[in-house]
Amino acid sequence: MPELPEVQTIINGLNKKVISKTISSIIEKRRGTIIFGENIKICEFGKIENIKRRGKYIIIKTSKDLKLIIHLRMTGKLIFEKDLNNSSSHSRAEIIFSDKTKLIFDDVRTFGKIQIINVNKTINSLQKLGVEPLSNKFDAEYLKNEIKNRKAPIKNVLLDQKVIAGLGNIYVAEILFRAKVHPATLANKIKTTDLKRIVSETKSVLQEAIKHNGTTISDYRSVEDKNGEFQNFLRVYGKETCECGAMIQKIKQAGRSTYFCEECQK
DNA sequence: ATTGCTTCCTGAGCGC
DNA sequence: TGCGCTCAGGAAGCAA
Repeated sequence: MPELPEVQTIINGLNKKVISKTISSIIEKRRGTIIFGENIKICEFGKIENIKRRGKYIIIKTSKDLKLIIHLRMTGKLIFEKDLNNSSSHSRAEIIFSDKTKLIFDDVRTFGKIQIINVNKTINSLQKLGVEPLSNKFDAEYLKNEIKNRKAPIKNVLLDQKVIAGLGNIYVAEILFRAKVHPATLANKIKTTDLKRIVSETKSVLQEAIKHNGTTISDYRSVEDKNGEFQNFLRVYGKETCECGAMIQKIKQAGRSTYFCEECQK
């Protein structure tokens, strides 16, 4: 499940591999993978000028004033391939470059999408995104204000992309463990000291994970098709026993597994 | 406005 | 070996 650190690692890889390459064509291998913006007319895709991240979205800008907005959802990957004859088992779309290399969008569960729009347009889901957790705008004051009317469990609220853009199930588990906050605590009941810890642990977990090229539990791979290493540093997600010796609890919240330690997170 | 349920989808892992 | 079941989960869409 690519979350912010995995998406950032992919973008770092793309910046090494595909910047300034000319897109000669984009091939849809499975219907519904590529969505074109309204009234868009494309003669040429142009050259890749820059690649940015917003939340879990990858935004590729080209010299023909187009934006490719890619969301990998759970199992999407972008794999750089030097040989046009090679593909992958779940290739859903392929971006072909004029130098006979390509970028394969591989996605087992087919939830990922590539949207193509004009550079001056945007899409709703991007507009609705909350703050970037690694920016200075994300601080205890922001979080306090965002959650003051939220009665949902803190776990659910941290997963809400409209509040913070880029967190997913694994990193929220790690953040709450490090911040020593019980995931079922109602968001508007959390004390300011705990909010401050949530903010600082969010930043440090994400930074450490980016440093280790993300977390590979099953599907995530970098552009070079390599695993991340942060799974070796997880302290609660997928664990059975806590460092303190207590059993890790596993419950369902918002339809997803939550791992936490009853002793360390009260 | 907010919450939580359902839906999309495929493959892995399990019990029988 | 093979069948059917459950689980994994990001986010849109919907009802309450």
